[in-house]
Formats: sequence, structure tokens, C-alpha cells
Amino acid sequence: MVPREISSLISSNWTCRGLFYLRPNKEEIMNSKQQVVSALAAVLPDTMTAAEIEAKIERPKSDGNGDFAFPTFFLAKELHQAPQLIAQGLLAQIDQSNFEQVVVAGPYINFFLDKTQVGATILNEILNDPNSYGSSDLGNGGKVPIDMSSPNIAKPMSMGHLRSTVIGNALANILTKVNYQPVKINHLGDWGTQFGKLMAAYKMWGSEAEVKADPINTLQKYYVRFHQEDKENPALDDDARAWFKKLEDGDEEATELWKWFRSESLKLFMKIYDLLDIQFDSFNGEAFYNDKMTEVVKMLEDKHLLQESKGAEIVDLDKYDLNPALIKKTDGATLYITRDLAAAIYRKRTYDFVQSLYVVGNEQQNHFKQLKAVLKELGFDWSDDIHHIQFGLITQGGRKLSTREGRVILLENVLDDAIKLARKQIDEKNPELAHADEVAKAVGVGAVVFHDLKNERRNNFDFDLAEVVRFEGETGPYVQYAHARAESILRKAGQPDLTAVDKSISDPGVWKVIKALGQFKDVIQRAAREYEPSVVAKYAIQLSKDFNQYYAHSKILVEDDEKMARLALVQAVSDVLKSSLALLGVKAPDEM
RNA sequence: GGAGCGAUAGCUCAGCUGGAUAGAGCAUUCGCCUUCUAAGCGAACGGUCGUGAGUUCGAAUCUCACUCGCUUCACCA
Repeated sequence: MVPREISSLISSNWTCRGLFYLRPNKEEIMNSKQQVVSALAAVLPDTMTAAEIEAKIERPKSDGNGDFAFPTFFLAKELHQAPQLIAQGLLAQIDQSNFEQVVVAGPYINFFLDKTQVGATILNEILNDPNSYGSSDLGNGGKVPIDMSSPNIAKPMSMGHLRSTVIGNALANILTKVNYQPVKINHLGDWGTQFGKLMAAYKMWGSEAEVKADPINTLQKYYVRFHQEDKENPALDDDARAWFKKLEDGDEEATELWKWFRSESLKLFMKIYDLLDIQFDSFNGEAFYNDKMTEVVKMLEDKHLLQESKGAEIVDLDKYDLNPALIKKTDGATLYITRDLAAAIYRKRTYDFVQSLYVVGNEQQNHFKQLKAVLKELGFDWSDDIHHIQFGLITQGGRKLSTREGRVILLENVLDDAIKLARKQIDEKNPELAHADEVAKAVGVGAVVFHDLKNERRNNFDFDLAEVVRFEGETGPYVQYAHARAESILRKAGQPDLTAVDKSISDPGVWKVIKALGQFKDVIQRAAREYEPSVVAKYAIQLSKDFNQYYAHSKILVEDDEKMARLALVQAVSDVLKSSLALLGVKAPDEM
């Protein structure tokens, strides 16, 4: 059998990986999986390309079956042999010199990597440059605006906004790590008919003093009352519409009220963003686009896309199998989608983005389909680069939360509760801890943020405070704790310089940890491809578990030849856990 | 009715391109701190992977139908 060249893989610079084209670098070609590919390529029939072989290689679920496995079922037909016999036949020919061992288990060929050598390579890579470990170049520096958080003025920020905020923030971090340039945009809900309602309510029942004393709660109270009363008295809605029209036309009283409501609200939002340690590149909300909508309407007119229907102006989207997009209401006022059209065009012009993301709940998917369809009708090909990063609904007791009905979970309360609980735990478990308040904040907030990110973002979840602020099991604090333990060991060891030490470890108990460390880059790339922070969160839990397991069964600080190598492992775990948490927007205190 | 998402252990969820006995956490029961932080480690218990067909050497994973749940379907955002 003629050994098959794998040069095709090496010389072709581009490898297709899902949505992205990725130029493999040197170490990637030399990585462990490629060693398996080339070992197999040398003994398999010429008809199989290296890429086909690579696609068949799998990672065994149980570690008794090695690090990589190659099933032979699919060769049975071609070779007219039982898979078991094929496996044995191939094994006899395989060059095993690069592996600890290669064995046959039924129809599988299982490859065991050289643990000491692979381990030392990975640890060196991490310690040489911990900050860039796991990064890669998928994005070529392309700009990616991320529409995120976007709370509504005069309403309290709820758990729903937390989702958008922390998912958007984590995606920004993850995309940065694969060399995109995210632009975090807080598309504030500072425009729209709810301001008409709010103004109408304020004029009827409001007082300046009451608002000043407790802005958001008071405004919220007016809003809820408005909705209660307009059920009986629909005329109130006309009043609200009139007020919003005044605002849109630049009426002085309306504008003053709007500015006031907005600035009071923003002050309170900033407190929460500070607590989460999240910064934005832009606060251009809906109002920002107010003067940019006549152009959009004109574009639609020029392309003859606008139709009149029941007194309103619409774009028909029948051919997209969508309901019509309502651009202007009967009274001439614009709508949500009109502003989003203006925003999308503005972002393309301003950032020349390669992708444009909107981290918005899944209940708005119809809206984003319409948005993309209208942009497409306008002839903008980049409509395809817009992605609605939808996430699941948060319910309570199985019911949807509703601001209008005054059923909200206040984010501020949740965060406060979590911090208090963390503080209580510190007092019980580590009363001597310095900076206890700061650590309590990191742990409490970390628990809430991590809880929000650890599950697939499309899943709905029912809010349960006890679950959100849980510190045991698969939680943010669990990961933080593993990191703090690692740091504690390094402190006890006197923080030695580990970059140059021999990192060969013979203890087989470290292998799971090493393997997990080696997967960091793949994990980040998958998270970026799928816009899915939970991939990173799950990885952080897995690495923490592997490390805790090792920690519980082996003593690290014992004087022997491999002590420094073990410390290098601990340092690497600490670095990667800290990076993982940082990607999620969670802090990693050195002690807790 | 159209569109979308979902259904895996008592609860909350993993399960990557179909593959070797379906995995965690929580809860329950029981072990482990004179040794690097017990926010930890270990063990036990727990499953007709919604139902029924199909494709395949092989299906929790792919296809179709059905059942149930949630979201959404123009003058809110």
C-alpha cells in the first residue's frame, strides 16, 4: 500500500470549518490529532483523503479507550472484511513511534498519546504567554457591532436585560479572542410610544417631587397605572399617542420631560453596569436615529417598496413569507422597525462591519426577519451579515414577566441578595479574608452572571433565586474556588518563576487536566462560531472538576523532582480558569 | 391556521460533525478535614432519550408524521 501524502492538507492554506475559513498555523498541523491522521493515512487505501480520515477520528467518551479513536465500520464493505479484522490489520502496519500505545478494541483503533511529552508541550505554551493562550485569528480584525443590553428608559432593568447584557459582553470578549473587533452598542429604549404613555400618565397623576425622590420606581408606577386604567378607558391611548407625536415633532415641554426621564434612568443603569464591570462603546439608543428616518423612508419610496394599507405605510414581505413591515403608523409616527432600519444602515456606514449582532430575546425573531428582509429589498447584500442572537425567555412560576403588568424581577435586588449571601459564606468559611467585601461582590455577581451563561442561550428558564445564587455544584463560585485554590498553592510555593522548568509529569492523574487545558482554543472557536458563551462556561466547569479531582487525590507541594512541573500545571490551570472566567465577564479572586 | 423553538434521571440541564456500557449538577442516603482553602472529593440511588415509522453496519443525534409545551403572526418595543 502506497503511503498517502498528507501534503495536500499542509499546502492548501485554507481549511473549511463551519462558517469560517481558518488558516492553520504550524503547531496546529503538528498537533496530536494530526499525528493520528498521518499515522492512519500511511496505511489506509489511497481513496481516503487526509480530511476524510480526520473527519472519522473521534474522541472516546471513556478515557480507557485512549485519546483518539478510529472506527473501521465504514471500511467493511470496500474491503470485504469484518471491522474487527480490518482494525487488527491496520494496527499491524501503523507506525506507533509517536504514541504511548496504539491498541485495537473490537472495531476501533485506539490511540494513546505520549502523556509526558504532550503535557510538557501544552504547559510550556500556556506559561510562555498566558494572555494569548487560546487565541486565534478567525476574524482578521473585522468589526462586529453588538446590539446589547438595551434597557428601556423609565423602566427598571430586569433579569431579561441581564441576559442580553452578559451574553453580549461575553460574545464581545470571545470574538476579541479570535480577532474580531466588537463594538458594544447599548441601544437604549429611549424612544417610542411608551414615552407618550409615560408623559400622559405624569401629566395626569405625577408630581416632580415624587419622581425626584425615587425616579425609576415612580415612573414605573405611573406606567403600570396607565395600563390598568386604559383597559377601562381606551381614550387614554389617544392621549398617549398625541404626546409621543409631540415629542417626535420636537415640542418643548415633551422634550424636556423626555430628557429628564432619560438622564435619571441612565444614572441608575450605570450603577448596575459598574457592578457588572461592563463598558459600552456607544449609548446611541433609538432616539439617536430620530433624524435619520426620513432618509430611510425616502430610500423605500425611491425603490417603490412603500405601500399604503389601512392608512399606514408598509413594505410587503409576502415573498419572504412574512407579514408586512409597518413603517409608518396612520398618524405618521414611525415604529420600532423604522428606527432599526436606520440603525442598521448607520452601523454599516460607520463601522463597515463584517457581521452585525443583535442580542435580543427570541420573542423578537419575527422583527429581525422583517428587518433583514426589508434591507434585502433595499438591495443591501450585507443584510446576510446581520445575526439575531436570540435567547430564551425568563419566566417566573411558568409565566412570562411583564413590565406592563408590573411583574418584574429587579436585577438590582438579585445582585444585592447574591452579594450578601457571598459575604455571609465568607464570614463562615474564611473570616480572616482580606478585602472580604470586594470578594463577596466578585463571587455574588459572578454566581448570577455565570448562572445566566452556563446553559445554551436559547433555553428558557424559570427564575428561582435560590438556584441563581447557589454556590455549590456547577456554578461560577465553583470555578472561582478552583482558581483560588490553585493560587493558594502558588502563594505557598513562593510564586516561583516556572517558565523555564522541565514540565514533564509522570503522574497519570494529571492527564485529564492536561487534556482539558489543551482544548481551550477549540472551545473558544466553537463558542465564537455558534455565538454561544455556554460552551466556555461548560469548559470552565469541566476544567475545574478535573483540577479539583487531581487536587483531592494528589499532593502537589511535596519535595521531589517533579514539584516544579506540578506547580507549572497549577499555574497553567489558574491562568486558563482566569481567562475562561474573564471571557464570560466573571472575576477570579485569588482568595475566597 | 402559518412561522420558530423545545421535549433526555424526581428537579435543572450536557451529549460537538450519526458510533463502543446515555453523562453532570441539585435533591436523597452514606463515607472523607492532625497534611496545599470541605464553596471540595468519593460512593450509592435514579433513564421505554415525548410517540410511531423510516434511512444506516449503527440513531438521543438525520428524515417524515403525530402528541404536548412555550414564543410570535401590522398601527407596542
